[in-house]
Amino acid sequence: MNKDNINNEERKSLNFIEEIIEEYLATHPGKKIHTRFPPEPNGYLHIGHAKSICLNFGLAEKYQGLCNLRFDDTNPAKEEQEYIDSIKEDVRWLGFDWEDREYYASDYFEQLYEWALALIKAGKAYVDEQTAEEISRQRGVPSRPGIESPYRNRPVEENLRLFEAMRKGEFADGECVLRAKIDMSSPNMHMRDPVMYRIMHVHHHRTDDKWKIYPMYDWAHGESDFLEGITHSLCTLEFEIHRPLYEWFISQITDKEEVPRQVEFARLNISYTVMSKRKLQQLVKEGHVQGWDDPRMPTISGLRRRGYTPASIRNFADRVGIAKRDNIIEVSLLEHSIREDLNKNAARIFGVLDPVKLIITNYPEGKTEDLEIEMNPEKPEMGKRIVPFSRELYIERNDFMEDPPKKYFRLSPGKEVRLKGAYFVKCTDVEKDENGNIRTIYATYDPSTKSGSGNTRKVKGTIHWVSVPHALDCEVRLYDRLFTVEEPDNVEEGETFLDYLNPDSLKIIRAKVEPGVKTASPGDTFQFMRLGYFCVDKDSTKEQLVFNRTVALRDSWKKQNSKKR
RNA sequence: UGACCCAUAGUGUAACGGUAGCACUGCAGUUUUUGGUACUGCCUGUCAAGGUUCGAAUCCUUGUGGGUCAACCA
Repeated sequence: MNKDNINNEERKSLNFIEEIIEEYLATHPGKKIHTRFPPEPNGYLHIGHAKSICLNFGLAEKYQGLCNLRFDDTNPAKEEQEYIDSIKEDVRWLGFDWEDREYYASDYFEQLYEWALALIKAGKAYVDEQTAEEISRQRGVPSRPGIESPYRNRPVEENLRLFEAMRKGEFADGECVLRAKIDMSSPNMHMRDPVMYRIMHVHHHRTDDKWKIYPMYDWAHGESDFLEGITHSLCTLEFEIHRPLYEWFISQITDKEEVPRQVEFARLNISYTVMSKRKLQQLVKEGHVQGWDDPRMPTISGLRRRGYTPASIRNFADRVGIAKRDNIIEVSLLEHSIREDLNKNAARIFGVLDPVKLIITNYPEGKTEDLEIEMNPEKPEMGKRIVPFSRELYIERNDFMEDPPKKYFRLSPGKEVRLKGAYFVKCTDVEKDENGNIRTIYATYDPSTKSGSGNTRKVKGTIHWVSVPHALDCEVRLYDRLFTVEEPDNVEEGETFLDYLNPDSLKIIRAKVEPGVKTASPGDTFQFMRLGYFCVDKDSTKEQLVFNRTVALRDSWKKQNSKKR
């Protein structure tokens, strides 16, 4: 009871859209809110869409309303079934369900046509036979009024006849358009007789070749919302200036008081990446990345392949907030969200990315011990795993220094460290190759320090390891940010975002992992202890596992050192 | 140089005329069989100038800065 009250207090902090909704609910007793997520199926969804998906579906969930999935498929020249499939997969993967409410703007083409006819009959729309360039020129500029089309006042009958001919395919692409008759001197460019229909002799993925004319987004979108009974039509800031046009269209087709209310919020931007569909498409088409699901892409499929979880993305979407101010979120917030989830849930394993051999001279040759090591200290109920230990181990090359600085807690000549889950070892000798590179480290172990044996001796450092005869070879793909600058969208004159691609965004290495992971399958996530979070990539084969690094662990040692330099 | 929108720590986001808070980042420390996690502490903020008011981040005016709009794209 008391706790609930506290929660209610805390929940008081609403974003501005929630405030609008709560006010709506308060003034419309018995009503439920109804939102929608309306992607155009012309590309893959990215994390910016995830923000919108979480907003729309999340609001519906929170206020016991409904959220539709609607494809804005009004431009068959750009849209494909492949994109529809990927969008559905991504929304589902994020954890949202549109049940049977999967709609398409193309479902409404007939109704839209009827309404267009009514507009023509009311003298509110006309067929314009000018070229796109002429129309564009007449539209004027924002600070100067446009001029009216010579076809603007042709008789209703003629408009009706021509529009019908358009539908029948009696015109070639671009020969004429249907325009709304509004106000060529409006300071809002969208009100200067906007185009409602254009002619396109193009096959549509759902309506086949039935239509030769296709409605413009501005004409189809608000009407689709209206038809679906959407109460709150949430969109990004750039559509704010379209709102008067949507309202005008709606006022032409209905007297109903209850119409969708459009509310605009700022789109998501993230530092060191790009978010526009056009640029993402360019990255894919020009081969700068290996596909829409390349783990460096901010697409949902890319993040999924990178090892991000639905929960981490939902938490991230929560944390970035909803407001009207342009923003650039630091990638570190995204990284925090996935580390938070995986720290709690990912199994720990040993993986050595840059192996160097450690030989324990006083450990019997040929002996193997199966050590039990916890899966996840944050989650003891995950139990333990068996890790084989033997005389020869791989350890991380940078876990040894011949001549260490004072605060170095790892292995160095004469120093002792704990091998995680095993024994203390003390370095006794080093063997180098002809170039002075360390080839083998020699050490002795202290049998009385076996993990869990109750030994009270302390040592400052603990390192991970993999037994040489048991080690599994694997490929590891180390990903870094795709761009070298915070705002690739905002570059100097004459440059493009491509000039700032990070040449080191992907490094492929070979590594050694503990044998227990042999049976892991694509999508499984692990913490390589002390290194970072990794997931099994779909490129893995029976012969070889491939791991993607999702994100490295925070590393205050590395940070401290890079600062000194 | 038109219309519309926006302005709070480094980055985001709260405070609804009454003590500027939270998260991330950064820094310092405690704990630690992960230099991780957890925990503690610290740094840094109301774009400017006027006005209204006992009292302004909040309301008004002006300015400044940023964004959006001139596809037969969405």
